[in-house]
Amino acid sequence: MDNYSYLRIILSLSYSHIKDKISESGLKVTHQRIVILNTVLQMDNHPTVEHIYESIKDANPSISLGTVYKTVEAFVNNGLLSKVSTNEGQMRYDPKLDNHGHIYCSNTSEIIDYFDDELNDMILSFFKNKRVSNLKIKNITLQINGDKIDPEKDVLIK
Amino acid sequence: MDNYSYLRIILSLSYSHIKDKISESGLKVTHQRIVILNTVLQMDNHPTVEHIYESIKDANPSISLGTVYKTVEAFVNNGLLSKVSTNEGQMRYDPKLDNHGHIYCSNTSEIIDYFDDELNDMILSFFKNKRVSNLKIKNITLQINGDKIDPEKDVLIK
DNA sequence: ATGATTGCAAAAGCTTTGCAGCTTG
DNA sequence: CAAGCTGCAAAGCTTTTGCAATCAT
Repeated sequence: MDNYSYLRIILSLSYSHIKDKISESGLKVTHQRIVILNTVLQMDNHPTVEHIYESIKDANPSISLGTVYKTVEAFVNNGLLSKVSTNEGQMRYDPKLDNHGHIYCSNTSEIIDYFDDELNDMILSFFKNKRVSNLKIKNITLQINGDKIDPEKDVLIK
Repeated sequence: MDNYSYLRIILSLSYSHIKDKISESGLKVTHQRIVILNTVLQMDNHPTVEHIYESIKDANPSISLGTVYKTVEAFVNNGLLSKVSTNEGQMRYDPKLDNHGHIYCSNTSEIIDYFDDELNDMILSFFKNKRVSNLKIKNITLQINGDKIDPEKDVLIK
Protein backbone atom coordinates (compact mmCIF):
# COMPACT_ATOMS: atom_id res chain seq x y z
CA MET A 1 0.00 0.00 0.00
CA ASP A 2 1.56 3.27 -1.09
CA ASN A 3 1.26 6.73 0.45
CA TYR A 4 -1.48 7.60 -1.98
CA SER A 5 -3.70 4.79 -0.78
CA TYR A 6 -3.28 5.96 2.79
CA LEU A 7 -4.25 9.43 1.70
CA ARG A 8 -7.35 8.13 -0.03
CA ILE A 9 -8.41 6.21 3.06
CA ILE A 10 -7.87 9.23 5.27
CA LEU A 11 -9.85 11.37 2.84
CA SER A 12 -12.71 8.94 2.61
CA LEU A 13 -12.80 8.56 6.38
CA SER A 14 -12.92 12.29 6.74
CA TYR A 15 -15.74 12.55 4.23
CA SER A 16 -17.74 9.89 5.99
CA HIS A 17 -17.31 11.89 9.15
CA ILE A 18 -18.66 14.93 7.32
CA LYS A 19 -21.55 12.97 5.85
CA ASP A 20 -22.45 11.78 9.32
CA LYS A 21 -22.39 15.28 10.68
CA ILE A 22 -24.70 16.54 7.96
CA SER A 23 -27.02 13.59 8.31
CA GLU A 24 -27.16 13.77 12.09
CA SER A 25 -28.00 17.44 11.91
CA GLY A 26 -31.19 16.50 10.07
CA LEU A 27 -30.15 17.65 6.59
CA LYS A 28 -29.94 15.54 3.48
CA VAL A 29 -26.44 14.60 2.38
CA THR A 30 -25.63 16.12 -1.00
CA HIS A 31 -22.39 16.57 -2.88
CA GLN A 32 -22.65 20.35 -2.48
CA ARG A 33 -23.05 20.14 1.27
CA ILE A 34 -20.13 17.78 1.69
CA VAL A 35 -17.87 20.05 -0.32
CA ILE A 36 -18.99 23.20 1.49
CA LEU A 37 -18.82 21.81 5.01
CA ASN A 38 -15.49 20.20 4.33
CA THR A 39 -14.15 23.48 3.02
CA VAL A 40 -15.31 25.59 5.95
CA LEU A 41 -13.92 23.06 8.43
CA GLN A 42 -10.56 23.33 6.76
CA MET A 43 -10.49 27.12 6.53
CA ASP A 44 -9.65 28.55 9.91
CA ASN A 45 -10.15 32.18 8.94
CA HIS A 46 -13.90 32.63 9.40
CA PRO A 47 -14.68 32.84 5.70
CA THR A 48 -17.41 34.86 4.04
CA VAL A 49 -19.77 33.18 1.58
CA GLU A 50 -17.69 34.68 -1.21
CA HIS A 51 -14.50 33.18 0.26
CA ILE A 52 -16.11 29.76 0.41
CA TYR A 53 -17.44 30.08 -3.12
CA GLU A 54 -14.05 31.16 -4.48
CA SER A 55 -12.30 28.36 -2.72
CA ILE A 56 -14.55 25.61 -4.10
CA LYS A 57 -15.46 26.83 -7.55
CA ASP A 58 -12.41 25.68 -9.50
CA ALA A 59 -12.87 22.09 -8.39
CA ASN A 60 -16.68 22.37 -8.39
CA PRO A 61 -17.73 24.82 -11.10
CA SER A 62 -21.32 23.67 -11.03
CA ILE A 63 -21.98 24.72 -7.42
CA SER A 64 -23.69 28.07 -7.57
CA LEU A 65 -23.18 31.03 -5.28
CA GLY A 66 -26.84 30.90 -4.30
CA THR A 67 -26.40 27.35 -3.12
CA VAL A 68 -23.50 28.37 -0.93
CA TYR A 69 -25.72 31.02 0.67
CA LYS A 70 -28.53 28.55 1.24
CA THR A 71 -26.21 25.85 2.46
CA VAL A 72 -24.30 27.81 5.08
CA GLU A 73 -27.58 29.21 6.34
CA ALA A 74 -28.95 25.68 6.64
CA PHE A 75 -25.79 24.66 8.50
CA VAL A 76 -26.22 27.54 10.93
CA ASN A 77 -29.86 26.67 11.53
CA ASN A 78 -28.96 23.04 12.13
CA GLY A 79 -26.09 23.72 14.48
CA LEU A 80 -23.19 22.78 12.20
CA LEU A 81 -21.73 26.27 11.87
CA SER A 82 -22.04 29.50 13.69
CA LYS A 83 -22.36 32.93 12.18
CA VAL A 84 -20.25 35.89 13.15
CA SER A 85 -20.68 39.43 11.99
CA THR A 86 -17.69 41.74 11.61
CA ASN A 87 -17.68 45.29 12.90
CA GLU A 88 -18.48 46.33 9.35
CA GLY A 89 -21.55 44.10 9.18
CA GLN A 90 -20.07 41.43 6.96
CA MET A 91 -21.17 37.90 7.75
CA ARG A 92 -18.55 35.23 8.36
CA TYR A 93 -18.92 31.55 9.23
CA ASP A 94 -17.22 29.72 12.04
CA PRO A 95 -16.96 25.94 12.38
CA LYS A 96 -16.03 26.17 16.07
CA LEU A 97 -19.15 25.83 18.14
CA ASP A 98 -17.89 25.82 21.71
CA ASN A 99 -18.00 29.06 23.61
CA HIS A 100 -15.15 31.33 22.61
CA GLY A 101 -14.35 34.95 21.96
CA HIS A 102 -13.03 36.68 18.89
CA ILE A 103 -10.21 39.07 18.24
CA TYR A 104 -11.15 41.51 15.48
CA CYS A 105 -8.14 43.08 13.77
CA SER A 106 -9.49 46.08 11.95
CA ASN A 107 -6.37 46.72 9.88
CA THR A 108 -6.22 43.20 8.47
CA SER A 109 -9.93 42.29 8.65
CA GLU A 110 -8.98 39.11 10.42
CA ILE A 111 -11.10 37.38 13.01
CA ILE A 112 -9.05 35.24 15.35
CA ASP A 113 -10.52 32.77 17.82
CA TYR A 114 -9.79 33.32 21.46
CA PHE A 115 -10.27 30.46 23.89
CA ASP A 116 -9.67 30.77 27.61
CA ASP A 117 -11.38 28.51 30.09
CA GLU A 118 -10.37 30.62 33.07
CA LEU A 119 -11.95 33.70 31.51
CA ASN A 120 -15.09 31.76 30.57
CA ASP A 121 -15.47 30.53 34.13
CA MET A 122 -14.86 33.99 35.51
CA ILE A 123 -17.56 35.54 33.35
CA LEU A 124 -19.96 32.69 33.97
CA SER A 125 -19.64 32.94 37.72
CA PHE A 126 -19.96 36.71 37.52
CA PHE A 127 -23.36 36.35 35.90
CA LYS A 128 -24.34 33.48 38.17
CA ASN A 129 -24.30 36.01 41.00
CA LYS A 130 -26.49 38.45 39.12
CA ARG A 131 -30.23 38.58 38.98
CA VAL A 132 -31.19 38.53 35.31
CA SER A 133 -34.82 39.30 34.68
CA ASN A 134 -36.81 38.90 31.50
CA LEU A 135 -33.90 37.52 29.49
CA LYS A 136 -33.07 33.96 28.47
CA ILE A 137 -29.30 34.12 27.91
CA LYS A 138 -28.07 31.92 25.06
CA ASN A 139 -24.39 32.77 25.28
CA ILE A 140 -21.95 35.41 26.35
CA THR A 141 -18.94 36.17 24.21
CA LEU A 142 -16.00 38.50 24.38
CA GLN A 143 -15.01 40.72 21.52
CA ILE A 144 -11.46 42.04 21.53
CA ASN A 145 -11.00 44.85 19.03
CA GLY A 146 -7.58 45.98 17.92
CA ASP A 147 -5.01 46.32 15.20
CA LYS A 148 -2.31 43.88 14.30
CA ILE A 149 1.10 45.47 14.77
CA ASP A 150 2.91 43.35 12.20
CA PRO A 151 0.27 42.15 9.73
CA GLU A 152 2.43 39.22 8.70
CA LYS A 153 2.88 37.76 12.16
CA ASP A 154 0.40 35.96 14.38
CA VAL A 155 -1.39 37.42 17.36
CA LEU A 156 -0.77 35.66 20.64
CA ILE A 157 -2.45 36.09 24.01
CA LYS A 158 -1.23 33.86 26.84
CA MET B 1 -41.78 83.60 32.21
CA ASP B 2 -44.05 80.66 31.38
CA ASN B 3 -43.24 76.98 31.04
CA TYR B 4 -42.89 77.35 27.31
CA SER B 5 -40.11 79.88 27.63
CA TYR B 6 -38.23 77.53 29.92
CA LEU B 7 -38.63 74.80 27.38
CA ARG B 8 -37.28 77.01 24.63
CA ILE B 9 -34.24 77.92 26.69
CA ILE B 10 -33.56 74.30 27.51
CA LEU B 11 -33.91 73.40 23.83
CA SER B 12 -31.62 76.16 22.66
CA LEU B 13 -29.07 75.26 25.33
CA SER B 14 -29.21 71.68 24.20
CA TYR B 15 -28.69 72.67 20.58
CA SER B 16 -25.73 74.84 21.43
CA HIS B 17 -24.30 71.87 23.26
CA ILE B 18 -24.77 69.81 20.12
CA LYS B 19 -23.24 72.47 17.91
CA ASP B 20 -20.23 72.58 20.20
CA LYS B 21 -19.82 68.84 20.04
CA ILE B 22 -19.92 68.84 16.25
CA SER B 23 -17.56 71.77 16.02
CA GLU B 24 -15.10 70.39 18.55
CA SER B 25 -15.00 67.12 16.69
CA GLY B 26 -13.59 68.99 13.69
CA LEU B 27 -16.70 68.91 11.51
CA LYS B 28 -18.56 71.88 10.13
CA VAL B 29 -21.83 72.69 11.84
CA THR B 30 -24.75 72.24 9.47
CA HIS B 31 -28.46 72.03 10.03
CA GLN B 32 -28.47 68.40 8.89
CA ARG B 33 -25.78 67.43 11.37
CA ILE B 34 -27.49 69.15 14.27
CA VAL B 35 -30.76 67.39 13.51
CA ILE B 36 -29.15 64.01 13.05
CA LEU B 37 -26.91 64.13 16.11
CA ASN B 38 -29.73 65.46 18.25
CA THR B 39 -31.96 62.66 17.07
CA VAL B 40 -29.48 59.88 17.73
CA LEU B 41 -28.70 61.27 21.17
CA GLN B 42 -32.37 61.17 22.02
CA MET B 43 -33.03 57.69 20.67
CA ASP B 44 -31.73 55.13 23.11
CA ASN B 45 -32.39 52.13 20.93
CA HIS B 46 -29.25 52.00 18.76
CA PRO B 47 -31.01 53.10 15.58
CA THR B 48 -30.17 52.07 12.04
CA VAL B 49 -29.70 54.72 9.36
CA GLU B 50 -33.22 53.99 8.20
CA HIS B 51 -34.58 54.52 11.73
CA ILE B 52 -32.84 57.86 11.95
CA TYR B 53 -34.07 58.89 8.52
CA GLU B 54 -37.65 57.90 9.32
CA SER B 55 -37.56 59.75 12.58
CA ILE B 56 -36.36 63.05 11.10
CA LYS B 57 -37.96 63.13 7.69
CA ASP B 58 -41.39 64.52 8.58
CA ALA B 59 -39.90 67.56 10.25
CA ASN B 60 -37.01 67.75 7.78
CA PRO B 61 -38.19 66.47 4.41
CA SER B 62 -35.24 67.96 2.59
CA ILE B 63 -32.61 65.86 4.38
CA SER B 64 -31.80 62.95 2.11
CA LEU B 65 -31.12 59.38 3.07
CA GLY B 66 -27.66 59.62 1.51
CA THR B 67 -26.84 62.51 3.79
CA VAL B 68 -27.82 60.49 6.83
CA TYR B 69 -25.43 57.76 5.69
CA LYS B 70 -22.60 60.23 5.13
CA THR B 71 -23.29 62.08 8.35
CA VAL B 72 -23.36 59.16 10.76
CA GLU B 73 -20.21 57.82 9.14
CA ALA B 74 -18.54 61.20 9.66
CA PHE B 75 -19.70 61.15 13.27
CA VAL B 76 -18.19 57.72 13.80
CA ASN B 77 -14.89 58.78 12.24
CA ASN B 78 -14.78 61.88 14.41
CA GLY B 79 -15.62 60.13 17.65
CA LEU B 80 -19.17 61.41 18.16
CA LEU B 81 -20.90 58.08 17.68
CA SER B 82 -19.93 54.48 17.71
CA LYS B 83 -21.03 51.80 15.33
CA VAL B 84 -22.41 48.46 16.38
CA SER B 85 -23.24 45.57 14.13
CA THR B 86 -26.05 43.17 14.99
CA ASN B 87 -25.67 39.42 14.74
CA GLU B 88 -27.41 39.70 11.40
CA GLY B 89 -24.91 42.21 10.07
CA GLN B 90 -27.12 45.26 10.33
CA MET B 91 -25.32 48.45 11.33
CA ARG B 92 -26.63 50.44 14.26
CA TYR B 93 -25.37 53.65 15.84
CA ASP B 94 -24.69 54.23 19.50
CA PRO B 95 -24.25 57.64 21.13
CA LYS B 96 -22.67 56.12 24.25
CA LEU B 97 -18.93 56.11 23.89
CA ASP B 98 -17.67 54.80 27.21
CA ASN B 99 -16.79 51.16 27.45
CA HIS B 100 -19.88 49.02 27.76
CA GLY B 101 -21.34 45.75 26.59
CA HIS B 102 -24.47 44.97 24.68
CA ILE B 103 -27.34 42.62 25.21
CA TYR B 104 -28.66 41.34 21.88
CA CYS B 105 -32.22 40.09 22.03
CA SER B 106 -32.70 38.04 18.92
CA ASN B 107 -36.47 37.73 19.19
CA THR B 108 -37.05 41.48 19.45
CA SER B 109 -33.97 42.72 17.54
CA GLU B 110 -33.20 44.98 20.45
CA ILE B 111 -29.73 46.02 21.51
CA ILE B 112 -29.60 47.01 25.16
CA ASP B 113 -26.63 48.69 26.80
CA TYR B 114 -24.97 46.88 29.65
CA PHE B 115 -22.74 48.84 32.00
CA ASP B 116 -20.92 47.25 34.92
CA ASP B 117 -17.77 48.76 36.34
CA GLU B 118 -16.94 45.68 38.38
CA LEU B 119 -17.08 43.51 35.26
CA ASN B 120 -15.01 46.00 33.28
CA ASP B 121 -12.33 46.03 35.96
CA MET B 122 -12.36 42.27 36.18
CA ILE B 123 -11.81 41.85 32.45
CA LEU B 124 -9.23 44.60 32.32
CA SER B 125 -7.16 43.10 35.11
CA PHE B 126 -7.49 39.67 33.53
CA PHE B 127 -5.83 40.94 30.37
CA LYS B 128 -3.31 43.00 32.30
CA ASN B 129 -1.88 39.70 33.50
CA LYS B 130 -1.68 38.29 29.99
CA ARG B 131 1.11 38.68 27.52
CA VAL B 132 -0.44 40.04 24.33
CA SER B 133 1.87 39.96 21.36
CA ASN B 134 1.47 41.63 18.00
CA LEU B 135 -1.88 43.23 18.85
CA LYS B 136 -2.72 46.80 19.82
CA ILE B 137 -6.00 46.37 21.73
CA LYS B 138 -8.47 49.21 21.22
CA ASN B 139 -11.25 47.90 23.40
CA ILE B 140 -12.79 44.77 24.81
CA THR B 141 -16.54 44.40 24.94
CA LEU B 142 -18.97 41.81 26.12
CA GLN B 143 -21.79 40.55 23.99
CA ILE B 144 -24.70 38.90 25.77
CA ASN B 145 -26.95 37.02 23.37
CA GLY B 146 -30.40 35.94 24.35
CA ASP B 147 -34.13 36.20 23.94
CA LYS B 148 -36.47 38.46 25.81
CA ILE B 149 -39.01 36.41 27.73
CA ASP B 150 -41.76 39.03 27.75
CA PRO B 151 -41.12 41.27 24.75
CA GLU B 152 -43.09 44.11 26.35
CA LYS B 153 -41.08 44.27 29.54
CA ASP B 154 -37.56 45.52 30.15
CA VAL B 155 -34.49 43.40 30.66
CA LEU B 156 -32.70 43.89 33.94
CA ILE B 157 -29.37 42.57 35.16
CA LYS B 158 -28.26 43.58 38.61
C1' DA C 1 -12.97 82.60 -1.30
C1' DT C 2 -12.38 77.91 -0.86
C1' DG C 3 -12.88 73.73 0.86
C1' DA C 4 -16.50 70.99 2.90
C1' DT C 5 -21.15 69.41 2.63
C1' DT C 6 -25.54 68.31 0.47
C1' DG C 7 -29.10 66.23 -2.65
C1' DC C 8 -29.95 63.52 -6.31
C1' DA C 9 -29.80 59.61 -9.00
C1' DA C 10 -27.25 55.98 -10.55
C1' DA C 11 -24.44 52.15 -9.49
C1' DA C 12 -22.48 48.70 -6.68
C1' DG C 13 -22.63 45.18 -3.32
C1' DC C 14 -24.71 41.54 -0.93
C1' DT C 15 -28.46 38.42 -0.02
C1' DT C 16 -32.97 36.45 -0.88
C1' DT C 17 -36.58 34.57 -3.73
C1' DG C 18 -39.28 31.89 -7.07
C1' DC C 19 -39.49 28.15 -9.63
C1' DA C 20 -38.57 24.14 -12.70
C1' DG C 21 -35.96 20.14 -12.58
C1' DC C 22 -33.38 16.87 -10.04
C1' DT C 23 -31.85 14.06 -5.96
C1' DT C 24 -32.08 11.82 -1.42
C1' DG C 25 -33.93 8.78 1.90
C1' DC D 1 -42.64 8.63 -4.19
C1' DA D 2 -42.54 12.70 -1.47
C1' DA D 3 -40.01 15.99 0.47
C1' DG D 4 -36.02 18.39 0.12
C1' DC D 5 -32.27 20.48 -2.57
C1' DT D 6 -30.05 22.87 -6.54
C1' DG D 7 -29.14 26.21 -10.30
C1' DC D 8 -30.46 30.10 -12.54
C1' DA D 9 -31.85 34.61 -13.00
C1' DA D 10 -34.43 38.21 -11.26
C1' DA D 11 -35.54 41.07 -7.56
C1' DG D 12 -34.76 43.33 -3.11
C1' DC D 13 -32.04 45.51 0.18
C1' DT D 14 -28.48 48.42 1.94
C1' DT D 15 -24.74 51.33 1.11
C1' DT D 16 -21.56 53.95 -1.81
C1' DT D 17 -20.35 57.08 -5.48
C1' DG D 18 -20.02 61.04 -8.69
C1' DC D 19 -21.09 65.46 -9.42
C1' DA D 20 -23.18 70.06 -9.61
C1' DA D 21 -25.06 73.28 -6.49
C1' DT D 22 -24.84 75.19 -1.99
C1' DC D 23 -22.99 76.40 2.49
C1' DA D 24 -19.71 77.25 6.56
C1' DT D 25 -15.83 79.39 8.14
